[in-house]
Amino acid sequence: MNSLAYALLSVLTRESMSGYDLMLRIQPFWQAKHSQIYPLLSKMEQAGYVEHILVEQSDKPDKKVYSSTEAGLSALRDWLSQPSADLVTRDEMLIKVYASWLGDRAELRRHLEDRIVACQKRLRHLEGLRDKYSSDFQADAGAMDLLSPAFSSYILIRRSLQIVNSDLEWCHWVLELLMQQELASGTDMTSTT
Amino acid sequence: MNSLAYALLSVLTRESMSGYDLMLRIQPFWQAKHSQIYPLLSKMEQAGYVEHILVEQSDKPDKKVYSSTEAGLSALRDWLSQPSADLVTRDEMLIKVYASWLGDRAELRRHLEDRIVACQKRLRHLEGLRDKYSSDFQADAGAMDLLSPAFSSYILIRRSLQIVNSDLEWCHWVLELLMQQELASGTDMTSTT
DNA sequence: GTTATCATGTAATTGGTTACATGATTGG
DNA sequence: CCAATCATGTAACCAATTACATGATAAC
Repeated sequence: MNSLAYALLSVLTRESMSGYDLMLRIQPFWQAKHSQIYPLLSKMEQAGYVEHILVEQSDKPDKKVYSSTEAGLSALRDWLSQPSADLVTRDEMLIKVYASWLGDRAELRRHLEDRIVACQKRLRHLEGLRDKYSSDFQADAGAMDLLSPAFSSYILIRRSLQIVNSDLEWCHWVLELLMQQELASGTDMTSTT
Repeated sequence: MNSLAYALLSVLTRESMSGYDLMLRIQPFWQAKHSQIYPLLSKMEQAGYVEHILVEQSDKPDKKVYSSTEAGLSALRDWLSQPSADLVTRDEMLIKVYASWLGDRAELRRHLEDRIVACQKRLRHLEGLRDKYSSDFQADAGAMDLLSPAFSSYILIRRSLQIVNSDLEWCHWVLELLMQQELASGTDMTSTT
């Protein structure tokens, strides 16, 4: 049982779903491929934390719909009381930024622009999630029940949006510094693109 | 050659240092233990990207001081021109927050407070780095050479500080929502601590 | 005396990605 | 006709952590 297993349980205690749907649901908050999720679900089922029923579909392939068991719920509750591992970030682009003085301005700008595109895509996705669940998130957050699934989702999505927005903010800040110096130096850097 | 290898090269093209020092230097931006770094440096040396000399010390254990070779520099330059892998974050606490509705307010608050402490520690460390290199970071960022090691370090540290501060901001926001409801409901949640 | 820092390494294990494999349906 | 989505799985490999191992010196 690793963090991913508990992440899967966290979803399944709210709603039963297939491994495929779990993957899609978890992606924005914990990156995991199907090749990691399917064997893990099998192991969790063997351990008695989840169970599945086969749902046959005519238009789409059949699927296994997983649910959390009582044992799964109590394992999750135990895990919740444990202290958390430190946050881990692996941002290859930041390493490239650190070494960017070896290259040229156009290269650095390209990395920043790529990141901006990726952020915007993620932003649209998160805003979609926010809007999808906005009916659960009452207008007045102060009046919301703070120990409800809706509130937990709400603060999680807020956090994710905040992270993406701060990434965008930083990219634009660096881009502006780059543009300013390009103008000041009078060289036409656009030709290098 | 993985991301970590290029991260090591990025440091070594600026300054020669031991595996131990590389570990300390890289930690804030790319988590890696010594047990991953030492074997990797050996592999990189075999591949001709780095080389080392043995420096004997009387007060401390002897060390191997690594430097980047020409081949290492050009490998790094090639890597810089490649598109970056997506940002990966693994934040166990966020999963716990998502499942926090299964627990109680005190538990959620404890997680947030633990994170705040961790952030403050990291903040102090990053501010230390910023101050240490502040002489390189001229007061007027606009006048700084944008393709210098100093500028690259400057924007990297700015980004790291921004990330920590936004984390802190979010934690305090959630904590305040929690406190408000505790007051409103009139229950004395502090007794659960 | 015990803990922390400096300094290096290996071995075992877990975590995670890439590639291989299949197959239906829908939209462009 | 080709790509994308849905849906599941395995095998091989790479990345990363934990544990094992050593040993000096300095601070508390």
